[in-house]
Order: sequence, then C-alpha cells, then structure tokens
Amino acid sequence: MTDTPHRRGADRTEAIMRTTLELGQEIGYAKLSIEAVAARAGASKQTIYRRWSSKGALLLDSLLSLNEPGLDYPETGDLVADLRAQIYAAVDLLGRPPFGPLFKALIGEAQHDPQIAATLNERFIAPQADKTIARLKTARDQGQLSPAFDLDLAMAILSGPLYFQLLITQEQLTHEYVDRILNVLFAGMGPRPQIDREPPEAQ
Amino acid sequence: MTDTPHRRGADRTEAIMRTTLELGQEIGYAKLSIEAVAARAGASKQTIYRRWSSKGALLLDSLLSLNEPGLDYPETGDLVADLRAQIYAAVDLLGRPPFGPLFKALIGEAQHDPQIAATLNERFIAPQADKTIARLKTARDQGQLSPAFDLDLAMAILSGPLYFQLLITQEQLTHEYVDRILNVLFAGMGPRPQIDREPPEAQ
Amino acid sequence: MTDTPHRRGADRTEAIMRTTLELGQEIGYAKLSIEAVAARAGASKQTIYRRWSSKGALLLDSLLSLNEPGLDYPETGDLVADLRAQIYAAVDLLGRPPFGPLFKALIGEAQHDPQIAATLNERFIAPQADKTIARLKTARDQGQLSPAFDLDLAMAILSGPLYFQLLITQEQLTHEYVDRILNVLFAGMGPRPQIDREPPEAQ
Amino acid sequence: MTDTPHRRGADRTEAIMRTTLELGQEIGYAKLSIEAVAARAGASKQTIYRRWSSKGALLLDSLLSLNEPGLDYPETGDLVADLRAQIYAAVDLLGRPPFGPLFKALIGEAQHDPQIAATLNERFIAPQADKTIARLKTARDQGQLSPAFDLDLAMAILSGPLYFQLLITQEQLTHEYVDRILNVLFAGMGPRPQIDREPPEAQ
DNA sequence: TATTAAACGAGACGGTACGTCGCGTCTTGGT
DNA sequence: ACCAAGACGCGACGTACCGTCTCGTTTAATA
Repeated sequence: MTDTPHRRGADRTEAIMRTTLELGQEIGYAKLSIEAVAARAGASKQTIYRRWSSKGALLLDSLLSLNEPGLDYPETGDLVADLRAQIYAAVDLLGRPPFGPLFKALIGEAQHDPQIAATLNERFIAPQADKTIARLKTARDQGQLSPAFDLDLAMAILSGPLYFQLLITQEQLTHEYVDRILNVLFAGMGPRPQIDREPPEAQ
Repeated sequence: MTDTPHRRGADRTEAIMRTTLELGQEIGYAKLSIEAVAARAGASKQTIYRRWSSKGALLLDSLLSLNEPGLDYPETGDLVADLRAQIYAAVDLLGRPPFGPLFKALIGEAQHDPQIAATLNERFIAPQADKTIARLKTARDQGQLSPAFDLDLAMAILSGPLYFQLLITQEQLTHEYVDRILNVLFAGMGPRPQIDREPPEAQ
Repeated sequence: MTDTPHRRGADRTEAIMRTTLELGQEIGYAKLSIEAVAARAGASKQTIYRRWSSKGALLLDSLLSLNEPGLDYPETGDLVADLRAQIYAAVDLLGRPPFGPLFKALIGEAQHDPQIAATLNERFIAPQADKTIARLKTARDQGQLSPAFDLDLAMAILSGPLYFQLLITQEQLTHEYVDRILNVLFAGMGPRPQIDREPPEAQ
Repeated sequence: MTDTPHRRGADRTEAIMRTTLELGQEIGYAKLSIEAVAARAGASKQTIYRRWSSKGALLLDSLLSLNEPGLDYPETGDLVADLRAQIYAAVDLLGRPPFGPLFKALIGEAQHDPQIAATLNERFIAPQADKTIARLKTARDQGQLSPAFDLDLAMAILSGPLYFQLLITQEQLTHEYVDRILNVLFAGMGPRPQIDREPPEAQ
C-alpha cells in the first residue's frame, strides 16, 4: 500500500518546496515562516534546515524548481519577434501573481543577503541574460545588427526598465511597455544632441 | 552642564534617526532592530513607535533626512553634462557605502511592504524622476530634442539599467557605465532591424 | 472591573508557581516543561525565564511557597511527642501525593544540579534540621538528655532512615515507622557488642 | 588484522557501557545523551535502543557492571569491624568521584522513573541490604546481639544517615562519620527520656 | 510660582518564530 | 543477519524582538 506517511530525500525536498510556494502565495513572503512551512508540509524544521540555510534560500530553490527548463527564446529568425516572445513570457510569469510577488520578495531579500543575491544571479539572472545575449549575438553574426552593437548594454536596456518598473515604481508591467522598450532599443530615441564630447574624467 | 538626559520632540526624532543610520551601517539592515535603536539612542521603544510604524519606515525617514535638498540638476544648458553630473552624484551617494547598502535594503523592504513602497516612491523616486523629466523637457522645449522624444521612456532607460546593476547583478556602479547609458540614449545602438511591424496583440 | 488580562510582578510569579504545581501533579516532573507551564499559566516563556533559571528552580520555589510558615515543632514540654508530631506532619506532606512525588523529583534534580542542591539545602533542609536540633537542644538544656547527647547525629538518625525509605526503597512511609525510629533513638537497639575499640586509621 | 570496525553481541554491549561511564564522568549525567554515547562508541543508536530502554537504564547497567562481585562483607567474627570494612568500601566507591556523581544521578533518575527505581532496588540496594542483614543475623544467632535486635531497623540506621548526607546535604562522606553511626547503633545515644508512652493512633 | 498634563526612560509582558538538541523510529547499504 | 550511518517527525529548549502596556520622572505650559 502507498500510505507511507513520510519518505526520504527528494520526496521531502519536493513536498517542502511545493508547500513553500503555496503558503507564500497565501500569506506573502513577509509572514512566511519556516515553522509554518514545516507544519503544513508535515516535515520537521530540522529537515528544512538540513537543506536550506534560510527562508530566502528555500524560496529561491522553490521558485527555481518551477522553471527547470527556463524561459527559452524561440529562434524564428526574426530577432525582434523572438525577443518579444521571450520577454512577454518572462513578464507574464514573474510580473504577476501568483509568482510575481514572491519573485519580488526574493529580490528584496537579496538586498541584505549576499548568498541569496549570488545564488539568484548564478541560477536565474545570469542564465537568462546569457540567453538574451546569445540571441542577439546570433543576429549580429548574421549581419542583422551592426558589428559594433553592444550586446551587454542592449541586454541591460531591455531588462533594466522592466525591473525598474517591477521593483521601484511597482506599476503593472504590460506588453505594451515591453514593445516601447524594444522599439527604442532598435529604433533609438530620435534626433539627438551632441554626445561625442568626452566626459570629465572616469569615475 | 549639558548632560540633559532626554529632551523632547524634534530632539528625540533626530537622535533616533541618527542612531538608526549609525547602527544600520554597523550591523546591516537585516540585523537592525527597533529594540537596539532604542537602547543605543537612549530612547524607549514607545517613543519610536509613536513616530514610525515599522523598521522600514524608520529607515526610510532616516535616509530621506540625509537628502533634504535632494539631488538636483545643474542647469548649464548642456543637457548631457547636466544629466551626467546629477546621475554621477546619485550613483556616488546611493551606490556605495555607507548609504548604498541601506538604500538597497530599503528597496528590498519595499518588495513586501506596500506602505514603504508607496512612501519611497512619493518621497524619493517620483521627485527624482520628475527632476530628470523636467530637465529633459526643458531641452525638448528648446529644440535640443525631437518633439516626439518620449520623456518617460528616456527616464526609464536612464534609471533602469542602473537599478538593475545595483539590485540585481550587484556589481559596482561606475561613472563609465553611466556614460555608456547616456551615450546609447542619445546616440542609439547603431544600425537596426525592421521594427515597424506590428506586435501580435496587446498584453 | 477585574478583567485585567495580565498584570505585574508578584501576580505573575504566583500564577506561574501555582500552575507549575498543578501541572506537575498531573503529568509528573519528568514530563513537565516550561513551555507547558507558560501556556497554561497564560504567561510567556520569557516571563518564566526572567525569574527562574531552570525547571528545577521553578519547582523548588513553587514547593517552598507552599510551606511559607514551615513545618514547626510544637513545644509541649514532651520532647518525644513534639518530635513525633512534627515528623508525622512532614511525612504526611512530603511522603505522599500530591506533593511527595514532586518533592522526590526535586531531590532527584538536586543530584545533577548543584544550584538546586544548594538552594534546597539553604531554604528547606537546613532550616528544618535547625528546628529539630533546636528542639533537642532545649531538652538537653533542661536535663532531659545527657549533656553528651550528640544533637547533629540524632537529627541524622531521625531523618536518614526516612529519606532512605522515601528515595531508595520507595516504600510508603508510615507513622509506625517513624515511631520505631524515635524509639530506637532514645531507647537504643538493646544489648550491644564491644565498640570501644579504636577503628583502624582514619579515612 | 585488528581493525575490526564493528563486531557483535557482547562486544558491542561492553563497549557501549564503557563509553557511557567514560562520557558520564566527563560531562555529567545531565548532559549525557544516547546520541553522544552512540557517536563516541562507534555504535548506532538502534544498537543501544535494542538493549536499553532509556539513558537511566543504560547507566544503571553500566554502573552495575563495575560491581560484578558486589561489595561483600568480610567475616572475621568481629561484627563491628566487618560492618566497618564493608561500609568504608561502599562509601569510598559510591561517595566519591569518579562513580559517586553518576551513582547519585542514577538515584536522582529513580525519583521519576519507576522502572529505574525498581531495577536499582532489585539489582543493587536490596542485595546490599540483604548482605548487611545477613551479617547482623549471624551475629545475633551467635548471641552477640540481643534476640530482639531489629535487623531491618539496624540496617536502615546504618544506611539512612549516609544516604542522607550523600543525597541531601551533599557533604563529603568520611570514615569518621561512618564510625559515629556504628557507635551510636551499638552504644546508643546515652541516657534517655520516657519513650514507653503509647503514640496517639497509628498513621 | 506652583500645578498639571504630556512626553519620556525604563522595562515587564504575551506572543511568534528562531535555530538547535536530542528523542525514538525508520530505512539504506555494507560486511 | 546484524550492524553503522543517519534521515526523519517530533517536542522542547533558551533567545531575540515584536508591539503593547504600565510605571514613575522630567519638562514645559498653564493657572
């Protein structure tokens, strides 16, 4: 029979992460406690502490487990369409409930927990950025972009305003806003002032 | 004799905020507690709770008290130089110790405390953005920028990548990076793909 | 109005001690926990730890609070009757439920907690012994006992066998057993062997 | 090769008991844990739980294993000398480190663990008492003591004050104190008051 | 100048959760 | 077959702060 009140290893890990997301969605990150996760998951606190060193680390893993394959880029040959599709997907997943608030809270936690910050970067931010950069690089290699096109900076201009709106102004992210950013990235802001004069001295 | 063990009103407010910053710099936001601030400031917890509703609110006020005049734009007539000067100053103040970590932590707190988020926006983010937009508008009105120049979007492109680097990748912000962003904002990314095709359907 | 959900100082102290005895009687010392006392007394754990350093210290105080006036000797002029009365009272209080098991457990705790041992001695054992010795001394001063009568040893012979039965053989203490000890103390064991020969060498 | 990481049966039993005594002497009974014994003995907790039902039972067995032959009485024909020799030996073994503290702690445990109390009595206290009584009986049978000599009571008067001092006042037991008790047992306390009056009514 | 009410320090209090320890049970894998 | 190793649920530990609540004690404004 499959009664099996509690089992081992991966079993418990998976149950705890699922409970973390559930409870996090219900009561929010601030009120989430390891105590409560343990109670609801039918696990002991020790079992949680054996695997994760903090509430943030637990939530991070729980969220990452949702996205095992990652938010991948389609490769239709149409650069802008591909970027748009991927960014729409990311914004839809991370910019709205149920996962948006938890994702935001996690980034919040990263602000005073360097370990969370590092792991978040290594396991989510950097891989995501790398995919964006790789897609842009393909386009540049195919001559769709100028050889001088700054891949890193382009990635920052695509991501930065979205995170700014997500984290700072806390307005709802829309597809329309994504489009505006894509447009300005490739079309520019229009006629421009003199910029070619050198800045004072480096930082 | 100037022993004066404890005085009133603004006196206490000021002492508590100063202590908050001091202690916050020493032990970090995560370990900062109202209990400890009260003890070090020689104030009672009641006195703190009378004025602030949470640790975040206290820190927010404490940080804002540092910046009473605000980070203002010079108005030399040279748009890029003015923007550069102001952004350098902001990056230097908020992107480095001693206040950078506290500022970051506060933004972190805003991710799960809507009241902090709102106050932070009203009292710091929005005023700052308004100044940037005002400076850009002046330039547009003077014909230095195209009449179609999107002021809000420009502000987002100036701020977004900086906050992204501050909060997400957590790399050190440099003046050089500011310059690259200013450059791309006004000079664009270079030759571009077809973008004028319509996006699928709105969000 | 006497609603007053929780009050101060002596109030809480008294409620906690009463709860300790109650709960101790219900579930026994071994299963008694500070956690449970706090919960039932409607107190926080801190409040208990503020006053007592351990479960044993709490129980000790709780038991002592029962016996504020002490188990005093009557002074009828009849030494044996006075001793008998007092010992009967002590045996009845400490040798039976509800307090006997807790008293025994406390002595048990004293075996691995020197602080409990010391306090128990100072606040209960020694005062009790002093009263016995004082009563014997009165009798000796009045010529009812030989001038060479060893007061301390007499006290030990009165107490020792009772504690032995209480703690070691764990048989029920009876008044009849008290009488046998009183009798042997004052009447001796009967004809005796040669004892006046010196022991080998001192320990 | 004598590496033999873990062996069977009596082997393990013996190693565990030895470790128990070692660790008990080092850190005291209160801090002794089955967890720690298992770790130090290189045994698994299961192996310990297979043989003993509690920490107390384990310590009891471990201590008893020290005393396989028992503290036996010499039989020189001189009653007092024989008693003295045996009691000296008992006091020296159980009244001082290294085993005194553990023995005391075990008696402490017996106060809230009836199973320990029962086993302690059956396997140590009663056999020891029986030997004392047997020695006294031999003397009585040989006419060295009055036919009315109360063997049980004599045993209690010999043991009681010693346990009282060991467990209650926690003073060091000395040979001199043993001598005083032996003396009073056989020589009495000196001139005595009227005791032959009947006590009130039985308990 | 004396009175009084507000603001204050100090800190006790009921709570919640922390992170840790050890319990006694269990499963796994090695000898 | 027995073992070590150790994961697991559980209960309690003792601690840290939370936010609320008396307590006197200043202190400054009123009478």
